[in-house]
This record gives sequence, C-alpha cells and structure tokens, in this order.
Amino acid sequence: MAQSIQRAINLIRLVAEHPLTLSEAADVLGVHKSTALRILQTLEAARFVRKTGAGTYVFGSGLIELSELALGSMDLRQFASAHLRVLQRQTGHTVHLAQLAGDEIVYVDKVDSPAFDAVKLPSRIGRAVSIYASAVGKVILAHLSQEERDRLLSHVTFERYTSTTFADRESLDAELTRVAERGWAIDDGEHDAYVMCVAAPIRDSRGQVIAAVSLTAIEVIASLDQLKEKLPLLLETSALISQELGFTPESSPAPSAS
Amino acid sequence: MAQSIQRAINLIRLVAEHPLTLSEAADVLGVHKSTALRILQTLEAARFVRKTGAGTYVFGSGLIELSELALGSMDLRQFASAHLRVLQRQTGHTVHLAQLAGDEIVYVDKVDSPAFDAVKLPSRIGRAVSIYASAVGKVILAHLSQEERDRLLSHVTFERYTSTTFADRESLDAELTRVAERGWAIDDGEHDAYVMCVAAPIRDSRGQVIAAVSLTAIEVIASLDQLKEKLPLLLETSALISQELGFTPESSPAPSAS
DNA sequence: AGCTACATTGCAATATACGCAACGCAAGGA
DNA sequence: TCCTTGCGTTGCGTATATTGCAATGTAGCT
Repeated sequence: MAQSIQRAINLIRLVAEHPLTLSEAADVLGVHKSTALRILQTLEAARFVRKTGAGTYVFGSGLIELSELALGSMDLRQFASAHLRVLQRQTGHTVHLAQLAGDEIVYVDKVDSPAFDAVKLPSRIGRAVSIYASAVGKVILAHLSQEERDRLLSHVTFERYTSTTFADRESLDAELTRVAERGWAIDDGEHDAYVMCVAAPIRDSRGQVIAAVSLTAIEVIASLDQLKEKLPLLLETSALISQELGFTPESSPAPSAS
Repeated sequence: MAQSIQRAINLIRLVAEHPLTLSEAADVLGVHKSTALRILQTLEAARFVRKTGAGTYVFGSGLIELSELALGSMDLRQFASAHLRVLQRQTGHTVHLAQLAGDEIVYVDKVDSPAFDAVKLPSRIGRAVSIYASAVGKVILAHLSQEERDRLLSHVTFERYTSTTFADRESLDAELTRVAERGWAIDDGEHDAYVMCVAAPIRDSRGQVIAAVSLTAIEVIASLDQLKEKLPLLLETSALISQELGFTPESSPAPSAS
C-alpha cells in the first residue's frame, strides 16, 4: 500500500527488538544497503532510531516521547502511579487507569499482579476501551455533563457483546443514573463474559471527572461480590489521586446516598 | 531524504498531539487527500494510528507497545516503579532508573518532583546516558566483569565535558575501582558542570548488576554533600528493588568498607 | 601494508507513490 | 422528496521520488 513506509515500520519493529547493523537491516528487509541506509537516516532524523558508537542502530527516544505526548497529561500518570501500585498490592487484582482522550477512553496505566503465574489481562496501555461496556467507561460517562455524554455517544453503534451488555441508549442511561448516584460503577461481564470490574472516578482541580481507576479480575479468580469488598480501598485510591490533582472534596456536591 | 517516510512521521506527530480527520491531515501535509489516506492506512495497519467511530484518526497503541518492548524488561520497571516514587517523596530530588541495554545505558524511568515550580531536568526516558560521565553509568560499569567493561568501553571516544570528567581510560578505571569498593557512585558535574548525582546499583536474581537508581539535583538546589546525606535512602531503595528481582544479599560478597 | 567488511555517495532507470477526477455516501436544507 | 454539500474512497496515467548498482571512503584485522 505504501511500500517505503511499510519498510520503515518493519525496520522500527526490528530495531525495537534488538540492535541492528545497516547490512543486517538490508538483508532482513530484502533491499539494497543504500535503501536501508536512507530509511534509517530518515528515522534517525526523527529520533525514532539512534546510531550507537558501535555503528548499530537502536531504538530512539523519539518514539517514547511521542507515546508520552499522546498519553497526554503525564501529570495524571505521575500523580497516580504510586497509588495504583499500592492498590494492586492491597487487593492482589489488576489495576487500570483510564482517561478520557478526545472522543474515547484509553488506558494510560496498568499494574498487573507481579506473580509469575498470575493471569495477564489482554488490556494494553494506549488501547481504547469500550465506552459503554466497561466499568471505567460507564463511571466517566456517568459524571459528564449531558452535552458531553451525548457527544461521546453520538458516534457509538451499540453492540450486545454479552447477555449483560447495556446495548441501547435507554438502558445505558438508566445504568448511568445509578452509577452517578452511588459514585462507582461495575462491569458484570458486559464486554467479556468472564471479566469483572469495579471502577471509581478521578476528578481534577475543577471537580471535573477526567479519568477512572478500576480493579479487574476474571471470574475464576474473584467474583464480582469479592471485588466489591475492595470498594473502600478503590474509593480511597481514587480520592487520593483526585487530591493530588488539586481536587478539594468540599468544593463539589457530595454523591447522594442511595 | 525519504519523502513519504518523512510525511508519515509528520502525520504520526500530528496525530499524537490531537485527533485528525483525513482532510485536515492532507491540508497540513500539503498533499492530496488520496495521498494522506494511503499513508494513514499504512500506519493504521501497523496500529500506529487508529480510526475512531467518528472518522478521525487518533494515536494507536502500536507505538506504545513498541516503546514498552524496547524498554525491555517491563518487569524491572513494574517492580521498581513504586520504590522510585517513594524515594522521590523522601528526598524531594529527581529519581532516575537506568538500565544496561545492549552497549548502552538508557533511562527507563524518571520521577520528577511533582511541584510545579520544580526544575525539570532535560533527561528523558529512552535516552542514552554517557557511560563514563554519569553516576549511573559508572556504578553499572564498576560492577561488570572486566570483559564486559572492556566491551562497553571499546567503542567509546572519551570527551572532557567538564573539568571533573574522567576523560581517559586510566583515570576512569581508578574511579571505577573506588566505586566498586564502596558500592555507589557520584557524578560531580562530570557531564554538565552544575548537575550532581549519586547512584546505586540494582542486581537481578543472579547477583548481576543490570541497572541503577540515581538521585539528581542541580547544584543551586542541593550540593553533592547534601545529596550524599540521602545515600542511606538511595541504598535502601536499590536494595529493595534488587530483592523484588529475586536478589538475595547473602549470595554475593559484601562490598568492602573503604 | 594489504585485506576484508562495512558504511556512504552519485547517478541513471523505473518502480512507486502521487495528484487528478470520478464515484459513493451520509447529513442537512429547501 | 430531492438537491446540495462535504466528506472519504477508488482507478488510473504520469512524473517524481526511491531504488539498485557501482565506485568510493573508512576502519578493523591478519
């Protein structure tokens, strides 16, 4: 489709795995050395790769800087990081930090159980999450203004992933009302039947909900009820992160008890 | 130099900052829409960008996954992360985690002071550090085998950045002996005259030094002596991280007191 | 020194990526 | 309802940017 760009992408992939000399690069791509050189020089100018003293090409910092730029508010990650790790230890479950970015909700951090035999969830930093079939999505959606909510949902085509999915606007709105009232959301296998979550919102200094923390477990490991037992810890974590972002609880209406 | 690749890189940069429609992308690049489309499709196939429901292109997870792949042992970062953040709080100084990657030493994590008025150091995750003119470089070098040390230094061309730089192999070797004896290294403005560091080694389960933690401050903020006062905290941190990696202290010879 | 293996440059050929124009499609207004 | 407008998408001929070659430069090794 775009040969030279494809070659450049392949080269980046190779370099990310393992340092490469020019000749190796040319061999692997199946092109002449001069061709490989020109691609690498272009990538080098963008700092996507870097030339070492030994003459090999290695991964450059440009890509990492881009990732951080795209994940946006590094502030949020920096502030949240330590708290997420504490929460992981306290609960033993996988912790996610998701953020509203443009029209989507994207994972910006993830803390797995460090145990080697632990189940690694397929979620990945940088990936978008379903906005209506996830605990983080629902808890963020529930705390946005009506206009914002409409905007985010206007392009969505609802899909019933499992029997518990809220697959139409009416039932979703009813669920979001419940979520807004109690201040946290669950995911009862709404996207993947065996994946359970609880999520709590994170607010910035203006009191706006801009992100969410969640605890995730597959049902064999922990039932939804078992996850809910960790709610106090989860809510404490989200409150601490909000505080770090400059949020002062008294400046906003308290969630009504339901 | 490689026009289409350059255009692709520009597009990635734009998309990382802010979602883009096809027409906008074409306008900004100054090319026809069909050209922009083909570039975006290629990038999309590599998951470097992703198409949202609304038809805009946004940053894809492919780049982030690449970054994580390249930063290698996510294990180290996961294990170290919480400890680095604690150390930052305890000391108030910038904390770096640097790792031996191939022939070079690369920053894999960094924790700045969260204060808004704090000086942000120009170091960046993913960037290579001078191997002989940095505290992390020296402390890693000092604990490698002679062959490894020779290999890493064989391609180096020494440069006297400041008056304190160890700019030749003999004086560097003498310094490395001192570092190995006491188990930690300093950087007395050896690369940038006003930047001070102390660094301690991190060992994996085999007892091999594979990384280092450091505390950094510019001289106006803290003198080298003030940094040294934090040494107990630094050494505690590096010991804790090493333990998490499976290192058992008794299995290795204790550093001799100097 | 001479050899080998590598990176780099200049240049001509052509494959490749480009712009154009036509098409498809959806949203909004008359 | 139909027309208009603005978007993304496809096919195609052309020209330009990219390629491979061959020659040159450079460094490490015997």
